[in-house]
Amino acid sequence: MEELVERLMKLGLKEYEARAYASLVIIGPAKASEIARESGIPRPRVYDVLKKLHERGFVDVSEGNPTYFRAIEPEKVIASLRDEYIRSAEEAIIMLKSYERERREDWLPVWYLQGEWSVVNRAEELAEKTEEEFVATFMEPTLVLKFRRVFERVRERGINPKILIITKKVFRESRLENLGEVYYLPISKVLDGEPGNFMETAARVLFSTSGRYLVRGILIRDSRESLLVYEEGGIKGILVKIPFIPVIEREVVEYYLRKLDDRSSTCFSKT
Amino acid sequence: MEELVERLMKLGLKEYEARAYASLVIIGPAKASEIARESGIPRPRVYDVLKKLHERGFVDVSEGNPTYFRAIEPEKVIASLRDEYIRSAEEAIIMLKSYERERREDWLPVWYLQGEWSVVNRAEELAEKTEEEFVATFMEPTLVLKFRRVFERVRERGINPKILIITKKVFRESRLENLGEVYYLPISKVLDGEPGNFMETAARVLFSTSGRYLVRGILIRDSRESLLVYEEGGIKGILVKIPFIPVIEREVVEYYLRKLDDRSSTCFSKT
DNA sequence: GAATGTTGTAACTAAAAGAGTTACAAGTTT
DNA sequence: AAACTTGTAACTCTTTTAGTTACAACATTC
Repeated sequence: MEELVERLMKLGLKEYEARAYASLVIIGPAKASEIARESGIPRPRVYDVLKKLHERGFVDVSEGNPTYFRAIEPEKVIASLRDEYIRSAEEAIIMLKSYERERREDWLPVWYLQGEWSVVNRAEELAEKTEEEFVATFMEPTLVLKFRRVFERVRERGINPKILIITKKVFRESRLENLGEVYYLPISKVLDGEPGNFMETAARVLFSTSGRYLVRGILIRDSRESLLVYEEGGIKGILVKIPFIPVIEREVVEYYLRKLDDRSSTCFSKT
Repeated sequence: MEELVERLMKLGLKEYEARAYASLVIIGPAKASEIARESGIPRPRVYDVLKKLHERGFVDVSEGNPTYFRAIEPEKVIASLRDEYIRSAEEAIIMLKSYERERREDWLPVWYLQGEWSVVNRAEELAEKTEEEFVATFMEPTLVLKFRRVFERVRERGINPKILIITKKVFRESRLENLGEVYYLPISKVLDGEPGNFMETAARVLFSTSGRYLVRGILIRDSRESLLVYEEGGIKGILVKIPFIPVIEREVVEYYLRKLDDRSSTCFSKT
């Protein structure tokens, strides 16, 4: 029941409204005192709550002494709520789009992104601005799939993305074969260099599988902009345009791509 | 702007959240003070509001002094809100349906219905219970169309609904020809009898076009249950199962149907 | 028909959420 | 150094929603 009430509240009902409606659906036509018992709403409040539900067309009323109430079929009620929400959503989009001013190019060097579509969305923007080179690396399987369109965009611009994948699972499940040069380097080989080396240190930071921030992937365009995708609670991202960091990030990835060539490591596909 | 804020609030945003997001969409990437100016939110509050919007993935943040903010594209944000709402709605329906107990047959003699689908819905239930006869009359054009399915249901049961229509406009626009015996009697002829007659008095009440309650139609099944559809603010209805009122209501309608036959009044279609 | 319980209503209080304010330290610009 | 801007914390005021109390009208029981 609690869970049901929560769901209904997500749809915009107040707690008492949700309880009363849910109870009525469950027990069928009933009088106020029965609803109060079933729902836990204080009996005197049942009346005004049901009045409101009646006004909104969620329940029918049979006046008398006692007065009885009856829930309208859930499909109908919820469907109408949903339809109205969808309509409002469409209107909101149209209005926002129409008010939107010419976007001044954003010149800020670091952006914190939050939420999966925010990150994927920015990655696509990155792809669309690519002029010469697009390098990426991924450490997590499910996430890679969400970035398919990013690589498609890069290809549309006539550029072949280079994608380094760190775990076998990611590689197998990514299905990116025809989207660019896709390489697979096992995590063990990534971490087998002498610890003093800068690149090795960087790798240990980037590819570590524990700690508060878990790096899930990096995308770099033209050594000028990079998007670091990490997880902390949800998916987050840091977009960096400082003309230095992306160069280093690219070099780290390239270092491992070379490592892979040198040792003629597993290279599953190459377009 | 106010209207835009309202729309966003309907989607579940708080006022400040709506203002801040709308402003950001309108003016593009901006710092807190600019957002405060555009939105009317007190500047100190802009920070915590935007923090929340960032957490929900509605804006990106570029930390610094000053910190800048940027709205995620409205299509993406709103679409994701909408999708989540739809998901919740579906879950709610499923849960409600699964908890729903066996409906004890409702034995109550009078029900007050509110809202169009509540009324139409009950009318359909009425149709499904019809055993011998279904009589209806309508005084309003737009509404009739909403009851099409009701008459279809009656026909599915092998019964021909009799439908009396009072205004020419209703008749022309109703497109019910093949759904039953549809008759047209102009309002002038309805009201031309001697005022003393009971039926004439009844008609004056039912078919009056002014006053607080406007009767829009009546549906009667088997002279045992009737649904009076009227307007007062929105569409409302009274379902009556008292084994007397429906008989009278039916007689009133039949009286006019006979009147129509006697005077060989306009009878557009008859199946 | 007195006693007991139920129903409908009004008017309350308490708690929570949200809007709007004040004060201030730290940083930035002139 | 003075004047302004920025970020933060802790407020108050208002509205909304949850939960309480009191009671008259009605109905039921014995």
